[in-house]
Amino acid sequence: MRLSRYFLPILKETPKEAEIVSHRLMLRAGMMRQQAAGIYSWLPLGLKVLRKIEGIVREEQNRAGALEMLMPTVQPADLWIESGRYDDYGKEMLRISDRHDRSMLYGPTNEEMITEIFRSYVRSFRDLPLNLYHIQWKFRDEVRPRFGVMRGREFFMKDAYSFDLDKESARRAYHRMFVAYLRTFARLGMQAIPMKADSGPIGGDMSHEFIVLASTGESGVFCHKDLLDMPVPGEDVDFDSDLSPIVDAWTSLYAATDEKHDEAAFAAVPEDRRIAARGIEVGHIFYFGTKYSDPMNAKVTTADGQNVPVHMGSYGIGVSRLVGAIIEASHDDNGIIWPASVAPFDAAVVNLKQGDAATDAMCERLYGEMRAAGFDALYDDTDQRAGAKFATMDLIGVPWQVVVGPKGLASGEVELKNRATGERASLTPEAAMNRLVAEARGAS
RNA sequence: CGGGGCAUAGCGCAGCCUGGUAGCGCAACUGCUUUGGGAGCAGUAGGUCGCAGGUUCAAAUCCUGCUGCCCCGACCA
Repeated sequence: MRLSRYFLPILKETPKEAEIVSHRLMLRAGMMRQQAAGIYSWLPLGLKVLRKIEGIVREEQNRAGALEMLMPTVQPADLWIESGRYDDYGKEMLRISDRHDRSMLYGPTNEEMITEIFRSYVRSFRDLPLNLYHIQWKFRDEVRPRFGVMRGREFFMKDAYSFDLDKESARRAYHRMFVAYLRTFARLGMQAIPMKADSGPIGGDMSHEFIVLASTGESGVFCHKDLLDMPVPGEDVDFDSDLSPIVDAWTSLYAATDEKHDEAAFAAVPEDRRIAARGIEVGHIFYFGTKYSDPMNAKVTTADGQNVPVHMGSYGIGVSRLVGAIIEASHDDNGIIWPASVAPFDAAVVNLKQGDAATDAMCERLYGEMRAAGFDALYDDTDQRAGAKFATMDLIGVPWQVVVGPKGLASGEVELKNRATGERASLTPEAAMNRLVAEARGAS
């Protein structure tokens, strides 16, 4: 992408409504624009990141055996009346009427709808287990939206729903999502720690929040330091096998958010292994048994001819929230430091003297080579001053920047800059490209 | 939903107390000079001062009501 043809409305000054760093940086980097409290338009740069995160979430859901579908944003109220939640949900639910005065709502979640779909088609235990998910916009009319996309009213979320014959198979479904989540967050370049969550009387030990550690996080968290070095299951993990050893390893060490913090249990952790930090919830998985299948009559026939309600679980990842969470966890005074897997561009060419024949030619060459090598490359071909260009690249967080100017070219060199470390190296164009390709291969 | 604050050009702000021709910085546009970490000079354009009432000869400014947005708390992916 040539910057001169791109839509990147960078702000030099910080809009006053933005308090936390991810919100400030997303506005300054031209990623999004607020349209109303907690409602945002995603501009090209922001959308690229959102889509990259979405893609990783999707790949890991598919790998774990979940099946993608897509449910609508607007739902009929009938389903919610049937489950008994229409009145319970209160003012957080955006209620609307269609032209026939039928009660509708903008979906805050999809348990009812997925249960309706399930019960219409699935009748036999032979069709289980089943896990259906979608990635869709949702709306919760929060009293006080804040922190930009971290707590918007409209948000983009992956939610998966598992259906099983009994609690034991539901536990296996839960474990599959647990492992999928470990992999997902690791691929997003984050340290996410599963922490035991309260799920009411039904869930028992099957409810976890996945918390990303970030110094600017919204809630205090306490955990065992070894969790930071716990190995994340690789691509070859067999989701048909017994995953409980992995889950057990991750859940045997102390980890709790401040509301569930147990000072005594934490004191039992060796002192040099204790971590008190801050974190952001980016995922939540839980088992809720027959909470919806019972009232909504979602039953299957067992091998011995009984009709029993299915055991369900649901598994959410806040995709749009993750954009903010990643920034909270990875930024510096100059701007965003994207993990390679979600960066809006893989690498950039910075032309320090647009209009200079030799510089232009070298930039075009490197830009072409980057694309040929499979990079999503950004070429700053504008005639801005060098300082402004550097500031923009750092602000939007392009991981690798190749700086080309007449001074360097005079000695046959360009500069390769690493956004995360700030390291700059003067190299021949060939060496710079080789290094880029090698680094990219190592990172993926 | 309790408490607090803000609303003036695309963005950040001053002006309001003490009513009288709406200003500054950045961004934009034009020209010249600059050109390796957010350039300088000169010029141009851009605002029914959130909305509606009221007071007044006169309202951005004073009064009343409304709306929107932000922050703290309670609540939530």
